[in-house]
Amino acid sequence: MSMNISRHPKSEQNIKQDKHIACSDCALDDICRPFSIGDRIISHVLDSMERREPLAAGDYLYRKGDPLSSINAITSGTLKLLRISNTGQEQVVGFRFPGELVGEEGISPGRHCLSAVAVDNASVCKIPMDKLDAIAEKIPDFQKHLFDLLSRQCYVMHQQFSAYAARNSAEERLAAFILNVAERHSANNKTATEIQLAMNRDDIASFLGLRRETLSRSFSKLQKTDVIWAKGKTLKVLNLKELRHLALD
Amino acid sequence: MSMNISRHPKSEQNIKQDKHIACSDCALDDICRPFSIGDRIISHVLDSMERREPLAAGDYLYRKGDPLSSINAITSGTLKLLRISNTGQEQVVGFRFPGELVGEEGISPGRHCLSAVAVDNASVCKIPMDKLDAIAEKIPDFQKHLFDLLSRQCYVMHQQFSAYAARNSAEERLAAFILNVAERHSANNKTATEIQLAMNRDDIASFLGLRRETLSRSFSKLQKTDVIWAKGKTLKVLNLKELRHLALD
DNA sequence: CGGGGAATTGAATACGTTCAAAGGCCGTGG
DNA sequence: CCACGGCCTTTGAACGTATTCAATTCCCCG
Repeated sequence: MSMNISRHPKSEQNIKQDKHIACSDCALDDICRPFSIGDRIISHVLDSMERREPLAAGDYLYRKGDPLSSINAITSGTLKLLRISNTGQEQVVGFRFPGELVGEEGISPGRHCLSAVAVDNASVCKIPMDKLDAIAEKIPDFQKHLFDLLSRQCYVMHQQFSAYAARNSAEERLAAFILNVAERHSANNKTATEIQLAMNRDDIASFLGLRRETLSRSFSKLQKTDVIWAKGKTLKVLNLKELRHLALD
Repeated sequence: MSMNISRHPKSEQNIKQDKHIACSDCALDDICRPFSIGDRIISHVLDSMERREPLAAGDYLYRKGDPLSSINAITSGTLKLLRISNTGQEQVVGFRFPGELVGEEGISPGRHCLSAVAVDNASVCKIPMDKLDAIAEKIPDFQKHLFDLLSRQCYVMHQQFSAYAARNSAEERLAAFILNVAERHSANNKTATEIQLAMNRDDIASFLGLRRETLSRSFSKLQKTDVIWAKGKTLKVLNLKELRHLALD
């Protein structure tokens, strides 16, 4: 389903244009699931929200150490989460797609423990932390909704961990990754079969804990066996069943 | 996979005894951090809580698929979280120690996606989901507190992921694990140097995505270099600095 | 059309796995 | 109290897979 969400044909102008569009006018509103609590009350929330903030590829949404000023929901594009080790090494610890939260890992410490970088052109909605209470007052379900989102994020992390931390083979890891991305790109419960990746191979390799060469070989293998078709950043799932099987799901 | 699920050390009596002790009488109250919001209001919370539920080693707190009826905080003992793959394979995806939450990953789906098993004799406090609102009304900070806990859990998961998913060497993984456990066993911000592990090597190996033999070799290496001292389930950190260095923290 | 980064492919190496066996710990029973 | 047995843990050697370093191809952008 790929939706044209993550495709950004040279649209710098567009990005500038929609800087302060109301979400109700936004074509992407329906995928801004996290805060789509109900048609009526959305606007209340939105009044308190900072409208969609555009990010160019490579822009930081926040950096490790920044005070956490808002919770963010992605409305378009892809972000990667980076962990910076003491030695200064960067490691990709996650990707975030439209409709998902970003920055929730810093709520408790009140300070971001990771950095978030736009992989391609992207935009996010920000809910300022200091307005959370006000919003919650207006919308009783809001807090519960956020709560659910956080919980879901916990589950996603568990899944991530079990899928990649287990010392599976490189091929299995890649299969799990593709499956995961496909599911997160799914529309109305149908796993996406054609995906436009925003990140490059190095990002994926870092995320999966593999060398770029190993990742590349794994891509080749999955192609030779007709499980996927991949060319650059375009990806098609040819054999979902086999993909699931490989991913040990 | 071994799992001593079916072993039930002769402590049924002990377990029965403390079944309904008030938390204020509980020696472990001070480590029940998650819900120790303040001396005054704890009791209000506790009135709505199911008191400490005892678990013998091998007992399930919940199983994958169970409806989520409560959020749990560990007051003593160690639990392991198991992921059950479609093929029936069990994989340890986490350990939980006193003062930590268990079961939060199921809040959003409303159903447990993992299984939780006591590794040794343990006890947990349960907060019934259907009483969450009532508690939150009495204690304004409560919801925020839970929120923080969830957020922290997210961060912990990110850490876990980056520490273990990155294809570090087995030795580095083990170092990261020991460091993590030591920090979670820390009292007033001092990393613990002597730890009594509850889980066996197989559990750790499963968690780290290593074979038991590889894990054993890594333990041996860390001992030969005087980074740790380990005998059975007793563990001492001899060189914290070097441990951190190995863990790439 | 050409330059340069990204991605892929190819061989030698290193590390974790596998299969096998031995050692150590602890509870049970004599 | 000691001996036995079972299970957990450790060690050893051959193997397989990911890594490393190097070279080539592909593709985007000027």
